[in-house]
Amino acid sequence: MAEEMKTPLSEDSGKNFIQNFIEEDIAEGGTFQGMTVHTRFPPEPNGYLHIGHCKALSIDFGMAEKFGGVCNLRMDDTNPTKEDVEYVDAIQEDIKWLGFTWEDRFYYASDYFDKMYDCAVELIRKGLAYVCQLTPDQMKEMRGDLTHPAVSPFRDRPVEESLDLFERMKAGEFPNGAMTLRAKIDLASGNFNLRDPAIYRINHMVHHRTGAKWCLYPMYDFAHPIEDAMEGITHSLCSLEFEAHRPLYNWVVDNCDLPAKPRQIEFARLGINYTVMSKRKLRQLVEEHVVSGWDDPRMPTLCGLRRRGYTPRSIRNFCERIGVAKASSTVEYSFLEHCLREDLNETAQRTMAVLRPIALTVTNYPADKTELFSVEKNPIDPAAGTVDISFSHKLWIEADDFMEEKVGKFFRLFPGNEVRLRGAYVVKCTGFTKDENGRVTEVQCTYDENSRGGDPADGRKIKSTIHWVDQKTAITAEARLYDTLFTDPDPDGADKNFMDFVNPASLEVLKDCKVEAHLAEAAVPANFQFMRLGYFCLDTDSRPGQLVFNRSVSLKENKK
RNA sequence: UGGGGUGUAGCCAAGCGGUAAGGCAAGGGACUUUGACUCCCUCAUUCGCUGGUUCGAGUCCAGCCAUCCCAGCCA
Repeated sequence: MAEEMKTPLSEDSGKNFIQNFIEEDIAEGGTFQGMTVHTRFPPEPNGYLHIGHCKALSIDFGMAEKFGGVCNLRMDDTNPTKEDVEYVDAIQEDIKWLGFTWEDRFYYASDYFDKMYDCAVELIRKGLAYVCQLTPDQMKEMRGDLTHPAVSPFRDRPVEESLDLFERMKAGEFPNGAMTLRAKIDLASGNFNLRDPAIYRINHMVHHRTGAKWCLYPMYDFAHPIEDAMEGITHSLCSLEFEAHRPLYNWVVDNCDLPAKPRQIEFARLGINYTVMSKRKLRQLVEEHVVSGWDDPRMPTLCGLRRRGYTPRSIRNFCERIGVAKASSTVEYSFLEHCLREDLNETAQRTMAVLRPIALTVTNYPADKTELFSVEKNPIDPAAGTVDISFSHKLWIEADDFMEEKVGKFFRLFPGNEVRLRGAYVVKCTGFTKDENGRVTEVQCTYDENSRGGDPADGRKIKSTIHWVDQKTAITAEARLYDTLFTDPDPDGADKNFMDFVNPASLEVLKDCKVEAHLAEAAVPANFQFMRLGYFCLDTDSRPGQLVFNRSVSLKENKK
């Protein structure tokens, strides 16, 4: 089960338009049609949940909570050709990880197949539905266009005939595509969804839950309002593309004998720049091995974000802070990163490591001596405790922390400059050696023995602090540095293949990283920050002897 | 060309007839044993455009423009 959510990272934002609608709905009496607010999150079990689903989750569960109501989890499994139990389990795992709880309110659309069938029969009896024998192609041809109405030669089929055919459809007498059950609404409607939409189609397919019981399945537009009503949902929150379906939703609610009259409210779905949010495209990335799987840390799936180091709290906070509105929007990726950094800054253990090592030799430190320094794990949270780090005359430091000559506002190590080795001593660069290729292989320095712990005895200011690792105790590890995939840079370029924009530098593997010994020990935290190198997440692939890290978010670099 | 939506800063987003919240990004400064974090400061004379109503309009009305969704037996 998900860990208890900590206190919110930011204040509750103002009311959104959905809240206002619900408040209006319950203005009199404090309830909606005598019921407390009840929502649902209804994923189709045909894929993995991604960050876009988190927004919906946040709204569905969040709205119910704000009004003292509850939210159901429902698998919308009305199309067996696309669905699989594998996803049913994965979806529940991901939602639990995020920290939303549905308690015992877990349902399937397929729970209501009998009720839906009864509703359909009732509609036929009322003259509001009929069996249509147009083929899919014919139906498409006869749908009309923007200014011409649709045509349906079977519209006036007698009720008894439709009843008979519908029953035989259910009995399996006809092949897929032979006929549909259509709602008799308005063939001339400007809203195509009302031009006698199909509400049942034949599909001889074994369903992951109902098996071979059914060979005809209800369409979304017919099934969804019934599912909602059966569960006593008061507010059915969905994304904008269903706006034009609302009249049909209401038609079903009004014309079927249902225990409740839920209300559908639509909101804009989440878009994040540079981020692929289409299930089809995500599948393509997996199938063409651009990424290692649905849980590749570069994927915007929940399982991918988890491996990337995103915390449940940061994702939930992000979803709350982006707001809810009807204007389609594209949130900047930097905002998601900000939310993660905000959380990690409070919780991530600090540690030292060197990704691109060069040797640092402290020439005036005894070669056979080793000292232990105690360093805080988290400077803003003393309760996190300390860790002992060994120090000796040969160390590893980050290649970027040394320059042969000072350039611009560089104030770390260069000949003649003093710098603090975090938690240990102040050192002064005295020289460096290069190999035959002109590459710096070692930097020499002397330490100030009166600066134990990093504070010079004479109180002089040290401009910069760098991180280091003791060569005697360092563990060599492999690090994977993931960056964004940078796909979909141009949403308007509909003709362009988004694969052309995959960032080839989105994964960098560094094999010779040097990390502190204690990192190889048992109790390594899931998230931690290497000093000045960014926040990392210990990959679930990691195993003893071979540490593997994912960089989740870079620290902000000063551009001066 | 029919129907349904949406236009407030680079990106989200409040605002509900009384004189444009907040966050992200960006820029400047202070602080700092992470060039991080934290803390200050700056960042819309104007709300897609044009008219109208009003003492007063981002909010109401009209017209226009832009943009998104809908013609699956997908959800």
